[in-house]
Amino acid sequence: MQSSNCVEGSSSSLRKGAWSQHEDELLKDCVQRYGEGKWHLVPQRAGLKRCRKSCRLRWLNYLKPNIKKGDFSEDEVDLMIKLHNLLGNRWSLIAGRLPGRTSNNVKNYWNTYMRSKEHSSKKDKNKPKEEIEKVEKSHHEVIKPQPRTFTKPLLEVNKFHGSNDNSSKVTMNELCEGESSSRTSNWWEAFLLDDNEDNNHLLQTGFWDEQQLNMTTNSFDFFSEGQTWSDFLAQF
DNA sequence: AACGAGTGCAACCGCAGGGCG
DNA sequence: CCGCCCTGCGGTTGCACTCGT
Repeated sequence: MQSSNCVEGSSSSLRKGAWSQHEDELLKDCVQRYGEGKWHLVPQRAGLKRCRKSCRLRWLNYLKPNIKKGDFSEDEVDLMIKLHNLLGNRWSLIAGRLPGRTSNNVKNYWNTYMRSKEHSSKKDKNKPKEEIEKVEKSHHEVIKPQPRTFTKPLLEVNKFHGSNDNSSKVTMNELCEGESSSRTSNWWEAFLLDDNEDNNHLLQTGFWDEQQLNMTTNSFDFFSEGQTWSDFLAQF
């Protein structure tokens, strides 16, 4: 799939490497004027000799407002570890739960963190190898959300109980796009938090297929009675 | 002061998946 | 249904900076 790479077109004319301040300004102006998205148009609009992927990455990881730079706080690290236990290397999802942090940010930090951890565990020669492996293994039993297509009304259970209109489809990925909608932004968190009849409704309407049901009830005991999301995370 | 090793982070690459004609 | 195009993600690379010798 060559078109998605920065090799597109006459690659020789495309700039690579570190961004200059001038390029940053051009990109900022462009995004402010035309908004985010349509990245294939951005290089042309901004007058940049950069591929669209490079533009997008620069904006998302560096130029976008509200991006937090600097060290991760203890709370952030704590949450990151818990989320990583839960989600695995889903950096974008993890970053979505850490305000102001980008997936690249999180990924880089994690790699660094893991490297230092690995370093220290190697130092810990008293621990038997098997024990270390056991611990590591248990930390990598990861819940991977399955991409799934389902009906909008299913999600809007508060408004549309019992609706059978399957005309408009919405995907899991859409739901994971945090900023698009407050209703759906924290769908999984909300779902897990709400031990109420709406969730029962989702179960009854087949929102979870058998495999997922098995996952939630057997290998992944989400909440005991009265347990909150914070309580749940605190288990890790 | 010089140099090599280690570290952090920005940027790149390849791929998967969704939308649309 | 199929193929093309676009977007976004995760893994990897490369470079600049720091630190120890």
